[in-house]
Amino acid sequence: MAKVYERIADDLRQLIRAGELRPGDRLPAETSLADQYKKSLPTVRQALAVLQAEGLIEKQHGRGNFVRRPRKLVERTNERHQWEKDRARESLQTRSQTGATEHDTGLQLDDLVFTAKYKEIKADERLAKAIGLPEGTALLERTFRTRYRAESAPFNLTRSYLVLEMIAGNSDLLDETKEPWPGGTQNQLHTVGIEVDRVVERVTARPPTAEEMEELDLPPGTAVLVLQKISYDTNDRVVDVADVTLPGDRTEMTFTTRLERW
Amino acid sequence: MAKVYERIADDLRQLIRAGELRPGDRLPAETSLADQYKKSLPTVRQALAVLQAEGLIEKQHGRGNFVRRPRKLVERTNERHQWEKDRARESLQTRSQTGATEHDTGLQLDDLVFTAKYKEIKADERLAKAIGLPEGTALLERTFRTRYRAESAPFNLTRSYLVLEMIAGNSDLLDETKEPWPGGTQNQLHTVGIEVDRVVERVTARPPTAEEMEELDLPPGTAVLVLQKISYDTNDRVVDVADVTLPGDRTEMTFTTRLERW
DNA sequence: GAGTGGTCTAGACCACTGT
DNA sequence: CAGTGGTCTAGACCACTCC
Repeated sequence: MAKVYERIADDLRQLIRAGELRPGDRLPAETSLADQYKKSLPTVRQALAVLQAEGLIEKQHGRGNFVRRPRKLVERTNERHQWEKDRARESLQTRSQTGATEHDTGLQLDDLVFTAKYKEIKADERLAKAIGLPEGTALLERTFRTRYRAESAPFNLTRSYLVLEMIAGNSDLLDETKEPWPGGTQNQLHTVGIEVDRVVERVTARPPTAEEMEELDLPPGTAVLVLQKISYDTNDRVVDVADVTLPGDRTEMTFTTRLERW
Repeated sequence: MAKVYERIADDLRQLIRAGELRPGDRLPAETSLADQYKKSLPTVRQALAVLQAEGLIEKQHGRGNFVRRPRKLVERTNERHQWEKDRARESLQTRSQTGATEHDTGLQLDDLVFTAKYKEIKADERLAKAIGLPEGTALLERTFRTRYRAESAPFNLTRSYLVLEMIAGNSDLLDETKEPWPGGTQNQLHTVGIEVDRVVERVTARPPTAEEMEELDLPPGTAVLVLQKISYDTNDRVVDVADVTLPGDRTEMTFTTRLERW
């Protein structure tokens, strides 16, 4: 009485969970599954689509259907913020050695490819609300992308927004060719006298949009982590708003909360 | 030359993004879309499946396809940990008033339905590693579920693991009927002399499993946030490991990181 | 070229929703 | 009952991978 495609999906799911089909293994060809279950090909394909949506299998055109392997994770911690703050007042030489992403991933600068694009915009409603300034406020939108040199797709998409008036004191901050800036955003802000006091990060998860699937090279059956990071300075002003999109199957974020002692 | 179903999906996606089809609106019937595009019904359905996987539309059997409405969010902050710690030494009366979830959501105790189930188990490899004790260590597994009284599906699934030996001093802690425990886990640990020093939370995102879709009543085209929360006491021992599954379309987590002043 | 998955068609019949 | 989406079939033809 159960739907045929669900029964087939359940069957295969169980084989995978029991370890009879292991990560990387090829599933039987769709035609042979159709024979085996005495069902039509489209029905079998529907069952496989369910498993694909769950992230259990991966379809490879012309090769077969494969049990998906877990991805190597990119770590991202909230201790990077304090680390970056400590660096912000260090010498240029120290700052040039590694950035926050290398700190998280344990990689060298050379392993990563970083691109930046700057653009001046006016705050829309959403940004105005996040920053706490009126709509239309002049902002600098900075689009960042980071990827492993060895891989073709970036592992994060970041758009950061600074208030133009706050950073007017240092024209270098408007120059995208100065990226990657040694010491990162906290050092950039430091050059115009801004000290970051706290960072608030909002996290949600959702399926990727078509564009994100394209740009992050995400297969169907994955999710993205969406992070909005707001930095406040010591006067409680919002000094940076960043929207970060991270592939869920490659990212693990760690947040440490230290509690006051009794 | 683009694939037909992608072209149809792009078309409809654009209508939705442009606001010509607004949240809650019904899309044209599948048969009428097939007529309109002069394509077969299965092709149209394939296009709609793409939009469903992106979380843009919702299929309702016998009614139609609808533009998905954004869900009401459940908030969860990391400041709840300090808040809960402060409460842990308060009077029973104070502790009974509200819990951390109510603190996050701003709701009253009566608005929420809470269920708990306890079970003694042996640590498997994953848990042993998380806790830093040998495999086979006796643990108390506590399964929690929280939902709005008005809704049928819970908005989180939590499994928490305590080391039995650590909590042996208070037999009430083995009694699931004492849940919801006023003051929560931090008070429970306090009764056996344990002070939580810090909480480390690891966050990833993935599509829901079949079981999670069932239990959290998730439609296709949503993701789950998976949170592993590890509590350390002042002696650096792991005193609680909790696995929390949260529906991505209903949850927003906020983490605040305070930085040392210059 | 053999094997595999991807796209698309045409149509039958079932199940659910609303009037 | 009419209208809608859900399941399933049978088969044609295309596109990719690998030998």
